[in-house]
Amino acid sequence: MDKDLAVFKACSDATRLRILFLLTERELCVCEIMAVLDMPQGKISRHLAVMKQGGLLTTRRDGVWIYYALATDSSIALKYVTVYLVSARQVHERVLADLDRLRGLAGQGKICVPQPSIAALQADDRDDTVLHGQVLLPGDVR
Amino acid sequence: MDKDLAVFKACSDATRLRILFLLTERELCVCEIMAVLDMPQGKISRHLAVMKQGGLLTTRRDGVWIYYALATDSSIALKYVTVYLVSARQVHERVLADLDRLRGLAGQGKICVPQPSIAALQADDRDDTVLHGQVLLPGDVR
DNA sequence: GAATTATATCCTAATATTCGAATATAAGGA
DNA sequence: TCCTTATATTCGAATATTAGGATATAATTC
Repeated sequence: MDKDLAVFKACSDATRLRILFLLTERELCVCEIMAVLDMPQGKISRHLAVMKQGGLLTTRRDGVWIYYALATDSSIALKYVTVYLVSARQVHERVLADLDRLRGLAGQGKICVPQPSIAALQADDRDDTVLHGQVLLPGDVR
Repeated sequence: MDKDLAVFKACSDATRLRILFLLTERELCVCEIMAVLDMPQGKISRHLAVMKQGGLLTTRRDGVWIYYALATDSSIALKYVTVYLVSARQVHERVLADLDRLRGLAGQGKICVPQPSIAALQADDRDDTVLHGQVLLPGDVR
């Protein structure tokens, strides 16, 4: 139950929740999150650390950049939180605005460019049970 | 998004999470929760107030007793949290122990007796998509 | 190896949360 | 009305969380 508790704690902060919604789009590096949320680097890093510690995120280093992505199969709670995120992202004004800003950043070469292989896996925005091309259903944790 | 945030905050405390799991069984009055968790009355009341304020719980007075129940249709997050609760209750040791203690209390006349009409609506323990006889699916909030 | 960029961590002050203990309220019965 | 029981709320202390600013690390480029 402690793992699940850590997941809910991670979700119980406005900044972290906004980051989680952003990560339903694709993996992101810190500077992209900074740019979208317009918050100082230290703050973003601290929140990412909390979520990684809680098992919600995984990281991948690519040169200087560290990409954060939503974890899978980490806990029961995370599974349902993920389904929630994909479902609610189309509802909340602020989330829609954040996602718009994220898409605005891409393709301008201003910020670090995300891996094309990831972008290719992007979910169809209209299907709220799909995340990164993977179907999410409320069943058992694999 | 604030409503959803309040839901996650409410879930991010071990005591409150245990109470939420208990409430997947049926509505409960404060003294029953006290008895199962073996915690002082003030503590239980405070946590219940937090969850009610967050829109997770509804209350119903019956004489001296106040019955707390899981709310429905309150927010997107609550919907998925509820599906999580019903699904995870059969997995976590501590939750199973709590539910056993709850069932042990009933029928002994020691604590206040729950309304029979509610007991009749109890969900089948083996079907994790049913709560109080109502099917829960990840669709839109009604 | 020095400078640069991206990210992580540390320190301290501010704020929020939680708890136990005590007190308040509200309903029911003698 | 007084007493009892169930529940709510308040108060103050202890603890945890958060933020900003400064510093540290790590990879890249020159």
